[in-house]
Amino acid sequence: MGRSRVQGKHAGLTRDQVLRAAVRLADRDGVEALSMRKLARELDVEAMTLYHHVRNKQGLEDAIVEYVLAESLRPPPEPAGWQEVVAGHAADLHRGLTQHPGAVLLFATRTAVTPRTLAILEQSLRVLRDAGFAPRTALHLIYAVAGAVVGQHLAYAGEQAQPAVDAPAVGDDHPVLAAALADGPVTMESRLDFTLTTLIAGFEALRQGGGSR
Amino acid sequence: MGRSRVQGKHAGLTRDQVLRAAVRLADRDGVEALSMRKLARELDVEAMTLYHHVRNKQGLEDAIVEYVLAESLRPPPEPAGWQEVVAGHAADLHRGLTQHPGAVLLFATRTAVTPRTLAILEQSLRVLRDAGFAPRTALHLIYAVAGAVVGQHLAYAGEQAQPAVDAPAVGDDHPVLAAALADGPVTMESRLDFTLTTLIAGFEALRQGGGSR
DNA sequence: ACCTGAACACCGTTCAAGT
DNA sequence: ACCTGAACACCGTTCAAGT
Repeated sequence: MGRSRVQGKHAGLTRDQVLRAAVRLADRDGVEALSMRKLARELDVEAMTLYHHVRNKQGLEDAIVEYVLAESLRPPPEPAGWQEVVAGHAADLHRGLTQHPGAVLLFATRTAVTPRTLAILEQSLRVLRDAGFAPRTALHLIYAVAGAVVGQHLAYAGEQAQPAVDAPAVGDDHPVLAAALADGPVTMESRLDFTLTTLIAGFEALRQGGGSR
Repeated sequence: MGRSRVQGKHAGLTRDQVLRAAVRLADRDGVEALSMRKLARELDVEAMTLYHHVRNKQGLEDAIVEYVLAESLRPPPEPAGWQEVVAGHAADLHRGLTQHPGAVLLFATRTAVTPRTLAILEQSLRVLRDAGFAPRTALHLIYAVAGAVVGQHLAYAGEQAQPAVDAPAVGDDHPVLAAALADGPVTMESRLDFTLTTLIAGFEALRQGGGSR
């Protein structure tokens, strides 16, 4: 706290400082609590100062997504099997969203298309094509995996605020549901794991059915 | 729009009218434009009046989700194969979100656990269990499908506001990506279709691998 | 170049008051 | 019982002004 500064002098504020503070604030208090004014207060600066580093709030949110994505995404290892690439992508994204829960909702509502993400996407697509998938199928596959990871994080975030479906809430009228929950509530980790395993098994079946090599 | 009414008399406003107007407003102008004050104006009523029908804005949003879900979800046909149940659920949800784009973001952030949704969930789980899936696997499956549908709608909504990844944006540095997009941009429909097909293929593989019958 | 302060048009929600 | 109006504590953003 408390970057000391003479009134009316340069704060020496950089865009990177703004973004880091924004991510920290969103992670700590939730995205819905992220406001230009609160962020400014955090940085010991007037709200309007932020507009010098960011076009507007939209732009701030876009930048947060790029920031977290850049921090999370790693190029696929070379050489890699396609399952590794897919699972690796999912793991990267999962780790990023786990470390930055404040970014989850932002990830869900915008796509960060930057040179870096395009380059990583291209590399991943190449591996998948070499494994026998048609380029378009490979792209679909990446979308499906990304969607699954973000989707499960969103659902998880929703359940934090709201009671989830668990055994006590279910009662005796729903025996199969009760049986499903007998071993405890279904966690995000297990749901994500299940979805990814299932997707990869499905991909495999489709590839054998008829990829374009 | 003028529901005419004498000042200070009963407006005769019902909760159902409030919800219908809220859904209409969110679908027309987007969720981010949905405010208590604007909704009140739409209903020719003072903002505070709404608090008589709804606890607060959170409560309004919860009610919207329940409303749209109730309108969309149908019980699975009996008798039905498990693929039908899964695809049917996805189709119901997809139709509901297509008709009510204003509800997409709300669906992503909360889970509407009502007697009706629990009952439909139980019916679906029963079909899946009878098809050879363990109850917990069946629940995972439903979650995965719901997540996929909501996820693709979210991504689609994001792309409406923001340029998607398409061929012109990609250029020559990304040949595989360019090839993937050569037949036009990847639509939400095709992504959703791909994800569901893949999930079902994966489920099938898992069932044969070792369900608990 | 970088930062500020007042101002504008909004929010959700409380509370006491009206009919 | 149902609805209102003023008030409070917030928003994002523009604009002219300060150093």
